[in-house]
Amino acid sequence: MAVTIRDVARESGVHVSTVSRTFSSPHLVSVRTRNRVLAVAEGLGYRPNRAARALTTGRTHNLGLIVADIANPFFPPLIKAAQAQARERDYHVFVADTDEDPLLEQELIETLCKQVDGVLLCSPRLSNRVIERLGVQVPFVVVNRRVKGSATVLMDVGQGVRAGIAHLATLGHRRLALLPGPSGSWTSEEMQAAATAAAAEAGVELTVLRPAGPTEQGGLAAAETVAGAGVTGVLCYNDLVALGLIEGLRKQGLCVPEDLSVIGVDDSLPGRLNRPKLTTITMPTAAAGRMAVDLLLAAVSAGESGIATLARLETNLVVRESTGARRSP
Amino acid sequence: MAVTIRDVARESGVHVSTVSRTFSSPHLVSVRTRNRVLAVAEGLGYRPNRAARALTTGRTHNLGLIVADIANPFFPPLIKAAQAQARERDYHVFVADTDEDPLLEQELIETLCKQVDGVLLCSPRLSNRVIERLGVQVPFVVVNRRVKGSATVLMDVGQGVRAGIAHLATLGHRRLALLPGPSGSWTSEEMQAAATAAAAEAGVELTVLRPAGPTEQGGLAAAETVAGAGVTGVLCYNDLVALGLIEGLRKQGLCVPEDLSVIGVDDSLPGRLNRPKLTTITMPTAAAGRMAVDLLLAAVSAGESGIATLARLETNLVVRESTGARRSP
DNA sequence: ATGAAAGCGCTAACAG
DNA sequence: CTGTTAGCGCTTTCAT
Repeated sequence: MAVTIRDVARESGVHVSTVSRTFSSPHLVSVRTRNRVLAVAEGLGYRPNRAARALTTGRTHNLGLIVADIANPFFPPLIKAAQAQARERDYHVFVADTDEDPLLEQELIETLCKQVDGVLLCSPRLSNRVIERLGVQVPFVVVNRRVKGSATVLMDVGQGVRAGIAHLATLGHRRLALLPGPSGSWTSEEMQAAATAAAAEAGVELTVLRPAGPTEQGGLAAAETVAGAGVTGVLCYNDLVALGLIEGLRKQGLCVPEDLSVIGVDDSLPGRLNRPKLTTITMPTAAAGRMAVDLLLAAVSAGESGIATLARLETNLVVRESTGARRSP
Repeated sequence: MAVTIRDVARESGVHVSTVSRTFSSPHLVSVRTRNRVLAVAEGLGYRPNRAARALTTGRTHNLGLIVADIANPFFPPLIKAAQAQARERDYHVFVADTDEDPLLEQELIETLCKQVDGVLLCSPRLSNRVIERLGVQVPFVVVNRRVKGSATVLMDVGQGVRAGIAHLATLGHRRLALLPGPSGSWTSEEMQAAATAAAAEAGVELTVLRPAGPTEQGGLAAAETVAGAGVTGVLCYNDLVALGLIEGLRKQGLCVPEDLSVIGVDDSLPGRLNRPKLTTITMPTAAAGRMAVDLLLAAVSAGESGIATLARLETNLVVRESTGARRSP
């Protein structure tokens, strides 16, 4: 076993509680003793066992961060921002991937619960009912979903989507398609509502074509349907779908942006590297990660009494190369 | 506080130790009692506190996974595979991102240490010396680096690199460039050695041009130098660098693969989505993740006595669209 | 098969 | 300022 508080106590000739205090409330220990203890601890390579500490304090100083798919380029910036923010508050973040599986998501939350002080749920696939039930066990902050009783960080896709639809209309496109995301997704619902409203306002037609999945495969597979739908502008659930779609359209002999204009969502790395560079809606993922951690930490220290805050973050359209003026038909 | 073992014991009229046994060694409990306890636990929503269990057993059933940069598309598949494999062995994986910072890496390891049974170090930036010292505290498995005393999973880039150089030589390229990675990187050293040897064998010239960083920015910034070096074939440290380079070359008026052939490493999503599709060297990341977990778990149960295993995984060249026959000069 | 008791590493009153 | 004592939730002998 590793070196414990007792080893340090023996070695420095003080009681364990003094050693404990040296680390958890240094001001309660005389400078001389503190320095001696610190020196001995250093020499022995002692590091407090946070798990054991958690048993008495009830604070693990860990946060859980649950995402549907780490491989989705949407998440890494959020994760990094959350980790950095947490670190500044002397917290650690444990990331877990649910593989888009609600059951696994629930299981992960339940096991993680006891090892963390709070859980950050990003774009959950779980039903609100289940989340609310789990919420009594541990504070939650939910990103991109409204859940009763939990603090929430929302990225206002509607805003960007409206801008996107207007952009397409301005370019002369009269028949548009929307490729939405998974049915459980709040973001997808928002997109759909905003797109429908914006299309109506701009007086353009909007068809909803649900792809098989929120990935490039989904977009790729949807290309044929899109090509046959007679639309010239497409708004996709995310960059991956848009990229897959562009690839699929190319196979159909259709060029972007010459034949069709395509807009993605996320402003992800693949989208920026793509050729044509993807016109996309930026999601404030880093800001969301930081904000979520702050809200979570607030909820943790507030305990039961916390009021569920709601943060709403802006999204924006970034016009790059995958959209252009309508040429045909 | 949440429901504990004591609540279950009281409610079901047995001693806590019986409840404990029901969960940790069910065969030691009579079927009747077990069922009753299980029913009560279920009703109360009891879940054993793994952290508390760890205090007595010395096993947290957690694994730490440390990566330099989650946003690097190389890591997610490895992380996912590791998580899945660990889950099957009733282990959980906590992922942490070091932001390419050795100091942060060390700090993370030290805090993680006590909360996990083993640590998976992926492409570490820390010096071997430090890793070896830390290794006495907790079992390590290191991916893509040879460290004394720790099990190691190596991806044999050399293999793929040799194939890549041969491929370029066969296409008629006589003057090649290598854009290596960060100096601390084992993979990069291996690449360099293999590329040099393969170039010599094929009788082609090889220039080493170190980019500013292992990212698309690094590749982008290196484009000018590459364009001026008079080479027609380039092998990059990873797909990101390759993608950035292609982008930068385009700005110089140079086309890939018409003017230069470019090979990446990783077979990442952006590379597959790019146009031209990137010729690349596949890294067996998923296999490495699974293998690393298996080795780590073996090391954990073996304790001190474990012999440091070494696993070597194959890499392969995948020819796509970013390489072609030499045309000029 | 079950209960009793000790203890994992640490913190938190309570004395002194 | 420091030592004493009890206990966090759980497992693990040792009895019975």
